[in-house]
Amino acid sequence: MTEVKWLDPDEMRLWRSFLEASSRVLQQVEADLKADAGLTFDDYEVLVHLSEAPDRRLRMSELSSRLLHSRSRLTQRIDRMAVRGLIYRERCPDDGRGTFAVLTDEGFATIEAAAPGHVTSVRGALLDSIARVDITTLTNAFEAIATPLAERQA
Amino acid sequence: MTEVKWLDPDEMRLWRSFLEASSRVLQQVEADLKADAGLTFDDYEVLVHLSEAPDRRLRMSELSSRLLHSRSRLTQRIDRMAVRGLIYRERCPDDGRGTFAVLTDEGFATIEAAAPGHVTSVRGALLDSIARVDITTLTNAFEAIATPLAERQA
DNA sequence: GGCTAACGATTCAAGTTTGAACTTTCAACG
DNA sequence: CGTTGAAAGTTCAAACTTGAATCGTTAGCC
Repeated sequence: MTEVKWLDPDEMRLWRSFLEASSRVLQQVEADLKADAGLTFDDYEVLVHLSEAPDRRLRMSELSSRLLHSRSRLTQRIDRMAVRGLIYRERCPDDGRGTFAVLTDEGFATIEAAAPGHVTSVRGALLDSIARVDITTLTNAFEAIATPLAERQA
Repeated sequence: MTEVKWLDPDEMRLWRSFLEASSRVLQQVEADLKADAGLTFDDYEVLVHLSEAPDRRLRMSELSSRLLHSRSRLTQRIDRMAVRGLIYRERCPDDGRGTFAVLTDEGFATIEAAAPGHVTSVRGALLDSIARVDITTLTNAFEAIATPLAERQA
């Protein structure tokens, strides 16, 4: 690390605008979700993934890797959501080590109720600011950013 | 909220890739910073803003609004950084309510030592994945996203 | 001047995340 | 089969964030 290539002004501006945009978008969407549905964003994301999964259930490890959360973070979130009746756990029959997180009917009803407001919120926080023609460019960029990191972080 | 415009597949893919990219970039940069310099990303950001400010000092409220952190979150971070000798507080002479957070020499030395590794990390996590020609497009998009939210969140 | 409202910052308790340690179970290999 | 290594989940304590309440200070305003 003797030679460092410092960021030029354009690169610095990209990095800073990236930080600001991602922070603001998340804060806005979280605030809307809490106000409209009484859910945290993490709650919502758990519900999304489970509601889209076959039999509305996923292995804990699969869920934590989709959410990009640590295993212990997920354990404790599922604890709390289970207390509220949104989720329950089920032992995995094929693998004695495994556990499924399963969506309850109440959990499913909760995301159905929250989804419309959330979609509107995502539009307001992100999509409305992006020109239709730029969507593909941006998606390509995000995927190009995420993919190598996913491999490194795997 | 009777009519909801759901996300079409392109919009959904943009939203998901945005979430994944921002989460992964942050996680990578934070992990690198902790491993290389023993700092959290929040620590680093505090040091950045103070080191660039006149007299290496900023009002608490100014700093919290630049970091997009709550006032109490900043209070407690500055507490911890003060214990470590990176920062100290100074009463604001003009306004009896105000407090400056001031960088110590040790704080300045800390960011000087951490910066090269951090810049390399930011390149690896974000900039290297972005074509030179796309930098302007992306910056414009991020700023277009952040600006209206900044006004709403102000 | 005195009253009120707003501002800047901190405090406190409750809730959340982190990371390491631990338990149980499976897989491979001799 | 029996051991050894890795995987899946959970637990625990410490660190951290949140949000509401609080305290002192300033700014208007009549």
